[in-house]
Amino acid sequence: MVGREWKAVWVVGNATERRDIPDATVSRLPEYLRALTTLIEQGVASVSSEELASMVGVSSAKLRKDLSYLGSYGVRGVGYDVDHLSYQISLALGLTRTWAIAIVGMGNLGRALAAYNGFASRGVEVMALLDHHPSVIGTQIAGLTVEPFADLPRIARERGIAIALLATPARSTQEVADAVVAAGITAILNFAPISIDVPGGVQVRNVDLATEVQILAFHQQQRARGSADAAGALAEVLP
Amino acid sequence: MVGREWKAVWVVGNATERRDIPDATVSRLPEYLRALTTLIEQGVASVSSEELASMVGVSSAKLRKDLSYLGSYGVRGVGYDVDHLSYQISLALGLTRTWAIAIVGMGNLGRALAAYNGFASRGVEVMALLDHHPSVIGTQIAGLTVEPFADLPRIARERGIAIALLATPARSTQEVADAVVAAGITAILNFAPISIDVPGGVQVRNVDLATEVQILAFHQQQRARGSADAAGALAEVLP
DNA sequence: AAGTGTGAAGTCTTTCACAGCT
DNA sequence: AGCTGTGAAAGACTTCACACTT
Repeated sequence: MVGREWKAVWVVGNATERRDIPDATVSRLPEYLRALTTLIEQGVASVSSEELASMVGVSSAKLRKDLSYLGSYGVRGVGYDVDHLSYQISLALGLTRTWAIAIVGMGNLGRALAAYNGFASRGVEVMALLDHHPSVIGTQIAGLTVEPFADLPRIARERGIAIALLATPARSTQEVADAVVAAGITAILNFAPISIDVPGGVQVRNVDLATEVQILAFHQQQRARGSADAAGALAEVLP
Repeated sequence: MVGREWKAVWVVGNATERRDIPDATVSRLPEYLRALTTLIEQGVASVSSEELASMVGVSSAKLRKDLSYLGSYGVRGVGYDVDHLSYQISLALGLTRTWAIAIVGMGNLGRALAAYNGFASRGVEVMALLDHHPSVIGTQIAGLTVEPFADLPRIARERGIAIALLATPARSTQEVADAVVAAGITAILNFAPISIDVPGGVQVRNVDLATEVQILAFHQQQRARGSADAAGALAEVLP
């Protein structure tokens, strides 16, 4: 009786813990994981918050705070066990399973994404390449055959596609997104330079190359302006 | 005399104003600009904060607050003049001039970046494609000839390269970054899945494809966990 | 009547600094 | 002696709500 109640409490506590990870922390966890993977390859067994933080370029206080949302996986006076921490972060991110993704749009960017080999080692598997255009359908890219976009509903169901990457031209992207959602996919990574409308419950993240360059340009210009004035804030480094 | 003093005050006020734009706002300005460009193409002359905000997928209060950091460019009771607002945002971002960029690393991603035609219309011009590998040097990509990476110092000087995009393999990226910095370039957009060390005064932004997918995966997993529990937070949409 | 611009309140994120554990 | 884990303080960002202008 006591044991049972205790277990229930633990389960609830655990679930609550996970739900509470702040967004800012979630967005940094993949970077910590990447650094830990490097350490594993180098055969390093233990790491301090200071060391790991400097690998990633954040402060050690921020790193410790971030990790504290996952649980207490460090050892005071010692540091973190690299393997164990890596496992715990994978667990928190949901990367102990593999996520099947589809890439839509086989232009230059779509091909580059298809050929990107940073996915496989990080819990993501490209399970389908799709395009609308007859001249691309049937061709091989990075070991996969390009299939007709119209087949997405069947493909998504059969292969359990959870996430779609859109590398389509801006003008057709909304239409493609609608079809992706209709096929039951609820997470989209959009590379097209346009914002898309999706129903509630569908997650969208945007990656816009020109936007990133423009943000850099802004800060470059600030600096130029600053030094033209008088005292330049030359030690400005972005996160 | 009075006129002169007044002008000086205006200049100082203006410069101060610009320096104070919050980072979060800066990162959204390119999106507003993109939406405004769409409106210009459609021949729309005026837009309300509500309309523009919904195009971009932010709240109208946030949009108005963001724009207020640039100045007062709207008309109460009416909205914003599309052309004028577009110009003011371009001005704030420093896009009234063209920024010369170089792309380093002509693998799949580098080629895709070189062929990306979202740059030209948005104040960014690709002025050099660089690679280390003899088999790529001299080939034409998207109308440009690939040049030896070793020539970067001269090229950067001659063509006024302000920003470098790194699409190099992870293992050589730090070395490439060092050379880029040595060539006098102070802004880097890094696509390699590794964090780089740069001296103070050099700006780095990272775009990591796998990271983005992993963040989506986290939220997908949260949802699955939530609905397995009891009440699912199904209306979860990311910014 | 409509819609901007903005103080003030509320929320989220980062940093500080030190108690607590090994 | 050293390094984590974390309350509490500081800071950044978002949302609210309404005075103000056209």
